[in-house]
Parts: sequence; structure tokens; C-alpha cells
Amino acid sequence: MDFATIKGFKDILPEEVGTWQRLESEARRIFRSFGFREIKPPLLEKTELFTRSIGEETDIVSKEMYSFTDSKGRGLTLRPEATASVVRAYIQHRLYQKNPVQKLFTIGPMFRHERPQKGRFRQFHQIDAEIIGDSGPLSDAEIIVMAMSLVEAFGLSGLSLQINSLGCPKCRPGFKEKLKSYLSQKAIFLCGDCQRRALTNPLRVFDCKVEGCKQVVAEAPSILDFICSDCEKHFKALQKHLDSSEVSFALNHMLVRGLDYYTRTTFEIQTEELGSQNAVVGGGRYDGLCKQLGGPDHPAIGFALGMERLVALMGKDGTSESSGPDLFLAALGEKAQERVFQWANDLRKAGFCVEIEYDPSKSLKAQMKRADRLGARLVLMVGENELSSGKGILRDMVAKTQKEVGLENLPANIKELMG
RNA sequence: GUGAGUGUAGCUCAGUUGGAUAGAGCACUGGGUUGUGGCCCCAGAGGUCGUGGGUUCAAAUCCCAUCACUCACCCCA
Repeated sequence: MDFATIKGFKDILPEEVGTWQRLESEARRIFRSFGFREIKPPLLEKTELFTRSIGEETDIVSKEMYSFTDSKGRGLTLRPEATASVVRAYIQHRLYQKNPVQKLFTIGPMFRHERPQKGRFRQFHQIDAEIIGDSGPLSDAEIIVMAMSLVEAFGLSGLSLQINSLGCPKCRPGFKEKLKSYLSQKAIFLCGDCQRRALTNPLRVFDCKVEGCKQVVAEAPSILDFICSDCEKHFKALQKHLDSSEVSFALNHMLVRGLDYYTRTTFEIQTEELGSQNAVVGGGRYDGLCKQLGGPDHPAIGFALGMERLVALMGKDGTSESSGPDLFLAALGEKAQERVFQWANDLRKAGFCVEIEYDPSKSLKAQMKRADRLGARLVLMVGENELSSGKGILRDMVAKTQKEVGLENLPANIKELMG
């Protein structure tokens, strides 16, 4: 097959669409209960939006974006994440003038040119939520509680919430220097990548899985010992709010996010069951981003949930199939088929879910078989005899009983027979 | 970008040390029931054995290349 989907892109087939729809509708229900409103930004944005927000040196920007120049020479990019677009829309439409605190969510595909593997695709879908315009720890707590509500709504267990604080522009530089000098002392124990990262982006060494680096990192200074008093107050208050919400969490001072815009709170909801892609939800506070993108200096916090990963976890406890049609109309002969087609449309207008057979040469047996496979509750059989008598045969496929039904005013007659 | 594994029917997979028309189960179509589904029985359709080359009297099987998929590194949702 020459036109198969490209690497890392998947068809979501009819069998799985039900799962996705349930996921989305449940998410929308929860968002509404928390007062979030949906926003749908475009998938394509100016490249600069992402380079400015995510950071030039990040993996996403430096090697994973689907970017191209259009016929006018403008640099465009398929969004690798949603936050930048949501903040852009917030600024562009001056949403803060209507309401100082905007609670927004969006659901849709993201694109990153990575090597695919379990739980990782080039087109993947995220449920993304943001609170823009509030700096307090209670908004951190609310968004984390909401994220937990989402994963819990799907009955997922064995998930752990990890939180950390990355400090702010006042205290993070000091910690970075401390970390740099520590790492440079231990440079000989670090892998090549980390020796480089130790200089450019020392926090990223925390993410390394090389054994030597893990040992170095285990004894590295913890950012939690260096954050300023304001950041510490914020972080402590968040923990208090989580405690009183009965949300259990673990402090993880090695939790560093791969996007540059994060400040203070970061968090992740992790699973053990997806191989090395353990993050189902990732998020954090990004107080400087709005201003950095040319907007007002408004603080914000948000998260993204990986839908493919959630679906993979849900897949284990069997998903219910969508129900079959209310009625299957079996016609014998072309004359009957013509009438049946009209009745099918009448019944559909009356609210019934109706399926018909296209091939008039199919035997009744074949049509019954098909009705059965489709899961039809009732089958209406109409042939020459029924046309002339004006009465069809209505069979209940579950009870295995059948009775006559008048073909005039069919929708009303069937409603009556069904009770 | 690096490494490993796997490619046989729509799906899940057999296929011996190379040997003749490449098989099974499920699914699909038809029949057994001249107008009645599920169970059963019978029959049928469906395959460039990922692709290209090589070795050989003979390749699904051995060798090389290539592509695709999967997993892992990396990174993250």
C-alpha cells in the first residue's frame, strides 16, 4: 500500500472512536464543573510563536517541529503544543479585559517529529487546560485537582502525582549557578550529553537516565533548598491545599520540564504501565510567558494530558461497543425495497435508528443474518404478501417473537408496539 | 539521529534439515431451510510469502540490500 499513513500518524478507526468520544465528553463535563470554557485555536501558527515561547534551545524547537515556509516566505509550524496558541489568543483578543481570570481548555492534535514508540506519536492528541491571570497557589491546586479528576474519572489507578518548584527569575539563576559548579566538579562522571547540558541547561541533567549521571544527580543540590521565600511560601501553600483536598503527591526535586517557560510549580501524573513514556499529564506555572509574547504581565498555570496514553491505559478494562440499530428493514424484491427505503427515512425522521439492505437480491436469510450481526433490536420484513395486505412482520430479535404491524403510519405503529 | 527485533489471507498465527498446486482458526460470501438471525454441517472467495537482487536443479525457508512496523536510547503528553 503506497498511500499508507506516514510514520507516527494513526487512523482512529470506528471501533476506537467510541472510546475517544467518551474521553472527550467526560473531559468536557469535568471542565464545565470547574468553570473552564473551550477555545479552539488553529493548528498552524507562525513559527516564531513557538520559538519565542518554548525556547530556541529545547528539543521541541531545535529538532521536532513540522515547519515550512509558505508561498509568501513566511515561516509556519504545526503546533507542537497548545499553551503558546492559547496564550496568543488570550493576548490577541484581549480576553483579560472581559474577565481578569480566564480558565480555558482545548482538545486536539499536536505534532512533533520524533521517532515513534510506545505511547509516542508524531501526531498525538492532548487535552489542555490553562488558568491565565492568577498567580496564587490556589489556582495551582485547582488545576492539579482537576487534572487528577480527569484521570480518576476513567478509573485509572496506579498513577502517581509528582510536584516540584522551579523557582522564579529571582532565585532560579542562583540555583543554576550552584548546580553548574557542582556538575563541573563531577563532570568526569557525566555522559557526553550531560557534560554539554551542564553548561547550557544544567536542570536538564536531572532528566538523564545514564547510570553515572543518575548517581551524580542523586547527590546534587536540590532546588527546593534554594528557592526564595516567596516561592517557598507559594509551594508550601500549594501542598497545604492539596492535603486538604485529599490529593496525595510526592515531592520530586528532579522533575524538570522540557519547555523553557515554566516557573515555580511543575507537576506530572505518571504511570508505570506505558514503558518509558511514563507521563500521562504534565504541566506547571508559566508566569513570564504572557509578557514574553508581547502581552500584559499576567501569570498563568496549565497542563496537558496525552490522550493516546490515556486511551492505552483505558483499553485494558474492556470498552463497550456502540449499540446497534433499533430497526432493520428487510425487503424482498425491488418493489418492496423501494417502499422500505421511504419507510426507513420516515422512521429516521421519527427518531429511530434504522438500517436497510442495499442489495435487493439478498435472501431473507442473508438479511436476517446481517440484522443480527448489526445488533438490530427489531426487524421489519416486507415482501409481496405484506405489500398487498398492508401489514408487515415485525420480529423482536431478542425475544424471538414476531407480530404483524400496519404499514400505514409505520413510525406511530412501531412506537405503540414498543411501548 | 543511534541500537535491537519483527514482516506469510481482513485479523491472530502455523509452515520441519531449502522440495512439488503455501495452510489453520476467526471474519467474509453462498448453500443445507423455494420468505426468518445466533448453534451445527457443506462449499467458496481471499496471499506479488514487505520489496529488489543473489545462491541453488529447487527459496516463505539461506545470503545481501532496501522499505515498513515495533521496542529501546533521546525527549516528552
